[in-house]
Amino acid sequence: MKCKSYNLFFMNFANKTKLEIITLLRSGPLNVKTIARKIKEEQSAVSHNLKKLTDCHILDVKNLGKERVYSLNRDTVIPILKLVEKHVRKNCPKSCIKNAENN
Amino acid sequence: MKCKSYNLFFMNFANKTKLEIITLLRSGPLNVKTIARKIKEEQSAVSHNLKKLTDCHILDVKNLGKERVYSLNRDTVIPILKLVEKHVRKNCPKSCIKNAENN
DNA sequence: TGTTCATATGAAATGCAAGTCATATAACCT
DNA sequence: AGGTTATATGACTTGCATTTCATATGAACA
Repeated sequence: MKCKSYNLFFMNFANKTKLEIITLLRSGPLNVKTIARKIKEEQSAVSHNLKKLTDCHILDVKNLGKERVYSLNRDTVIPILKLVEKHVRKNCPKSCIKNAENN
Repeated sequence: MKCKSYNLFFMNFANKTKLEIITLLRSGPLNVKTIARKIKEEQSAVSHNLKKLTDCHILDVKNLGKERVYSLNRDTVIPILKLVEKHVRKNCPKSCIKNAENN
């Protein structure tokens, strides 16, 4: 069962680890190990998160030998992030924007 | 401190109650009591949720006598919801769309 | 086939957001 | 001022997502 509900979809953006993964993949596809190293999280934690992200089609996967390469569903994700960035710029004081970017 | 981070923003969409409030206010502003009645939640629970929604400027408030009337920040919210609806339509099997709509 | 590397999975522990309950505040009216 | 209605707030509890840890799967290659 995939994309059970909208709140399940948004849950993938409402969490530090997942959001870091999304942000990271914004600049290109990566395998699991690299993602884990870059965001400093355990491999298994990353895998669990990646599962949920792919379940909702926020990420795509491709097998490459023994690696699995994850990539962003840019069609959906980029526009959403841009909307939120715009929202924050418009509605939130400078200090908050800074905080957001440091996550 | 408002909009501390992006995941805080998305948290407002990643929860049944908040999402119901957002959906409800899509068709116009309402006071707290009415919201609580319509979504069948306790008034205090609704108030707690409304606070977070306004903190992130997803909702606006106006005082009207002893009532407080909450309204949607349509500029941000409507486009985001439309993007997600499109995403679900495109990526998720029919059964899932149904599930999503029943939440 | 056995070994290594890469990743996934399941169950149990942890953490934290959300809900609950009681109470406070605040506006309006008599 | 006192009463009533509307909403907010704080502390406590609960529910559930997330992490952790141990282990399984699976691909490549000798």
